Amino acid sequence: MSKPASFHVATDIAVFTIRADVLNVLLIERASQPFKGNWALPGGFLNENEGLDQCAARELAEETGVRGVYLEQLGSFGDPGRDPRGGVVSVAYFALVPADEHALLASTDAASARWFAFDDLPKLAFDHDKILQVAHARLKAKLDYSTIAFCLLPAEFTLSNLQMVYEIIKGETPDKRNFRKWVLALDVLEETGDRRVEGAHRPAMLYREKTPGTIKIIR
Amino acid sequence: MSKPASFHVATDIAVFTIRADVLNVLLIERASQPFKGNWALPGGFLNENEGLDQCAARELAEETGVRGVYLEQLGSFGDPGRDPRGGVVSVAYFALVPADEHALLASTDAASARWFAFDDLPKLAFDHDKILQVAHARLKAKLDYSTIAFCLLPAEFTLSNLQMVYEIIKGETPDKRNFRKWVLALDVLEETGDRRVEGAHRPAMLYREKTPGTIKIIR
DNA sequence: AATTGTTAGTGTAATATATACACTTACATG
DNA sequence: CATGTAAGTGTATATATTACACTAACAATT
Repeated sequence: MSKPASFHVATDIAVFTIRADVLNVLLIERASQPFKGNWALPGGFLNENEGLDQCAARELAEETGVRGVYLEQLGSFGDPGRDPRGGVVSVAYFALVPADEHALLASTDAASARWFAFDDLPKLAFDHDKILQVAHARLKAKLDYSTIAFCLLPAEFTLSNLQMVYEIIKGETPDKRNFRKWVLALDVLEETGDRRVEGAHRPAMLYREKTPGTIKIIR
Repeated sequence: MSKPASFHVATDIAVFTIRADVLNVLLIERASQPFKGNWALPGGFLNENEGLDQCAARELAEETGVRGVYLEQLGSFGDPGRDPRGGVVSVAYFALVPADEHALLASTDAASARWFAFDDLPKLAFDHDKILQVAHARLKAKLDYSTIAFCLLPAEFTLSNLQMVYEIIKGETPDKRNFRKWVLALDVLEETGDRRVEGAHRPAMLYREKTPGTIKIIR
């Protein structure tokens, strides 16, 4: 057994939010080679004495100003040639930003960060398009077997807001009454008591999670 | 941005099979430091110009002689301190060996490989106990939403064999008639036409997968 | 040849879950 | 006060899941 090869380990984060009723992904414009000037997932190299989750959270904050959001490991990508420099293994994450927090803070590095509609992405650096497809599939699947959708909404929201999240991500329109029955039967929401007047129509009741930030696995 | 840190990347594989109606895990005795003499998951370092899946398959074959089995990426583990040498990120895999193929081939390195009952494991090197718990949870969950159980059985098997796999891994005893109804409704099995005489009782019909090796996601 | 022990194999009724479907309510606007 | 818009609500049907007990086919024993 000869000496093991050395690698750089990166984390790359597929960051989703919902803006103007469209699924959006946060990308940054690369400032240096390789793929200089191309759009890419936010991310960066793992430091000595740093955990993977920690690295993902740090890079996300540094590059985009986004912090305190839902973050989950997606999988690792290590095909030789995925980075033209070679020797880079990427641990991919996916993150969900609430719809009321997608304003991009002007963190030092964040100048080059921008939201893109998931359906209208530019050409991406590295294998980031592949990572995004995997992330999207995971997000779609998790809507059905977890309460992850709340991570895309403000602390208080209407059931119509929630249904919209499902419609946007899954691309299908559930029956309104059945959807509401299903959600309320999960027993994770409570009425705030307030109502939101949003236009020339009946105001909607506001709900919040009974235990905010708790992801429940369903079924 | 300073120069990124360098790491060694390892793959570690949680290999499951069923032996004598008990869930077993394949471990190797470490021949060198750190954790020399301890039991550990098979695995090893990623080579230059090698993909992660490729590395896992290669290490598994080299260290245990096991090849051609179901292999799936589980997740990555990179806590600082998980390896006392530091600077090692592990990409964990899980593998399933059919019950008729668990004889350990005498590959050069495989001398130190042994099956252990999952319920009676020795103390493990690194964070391999943690990896095994994650792998076990994934296996258990996947029984319910995929046809992965067939990967633990020979090409031809009885419905009782199959039910036993579920009982062993999930630790619960489904009703025989309901289980058979459920399995057959998946429409992935066909009768071989043969029957297996196994003792002083009625012989059992043999089944095989309609499309062997195809994992179907259920639901 | 008959008896015993053992696992394979089978159906139906009850309950729970999921689906389909249409009208009334409460507001803002003109 | 008439109009337009999205919020909010219930019931009937279909589908899926669960509970449950006996007969069939063999080997081994007498």
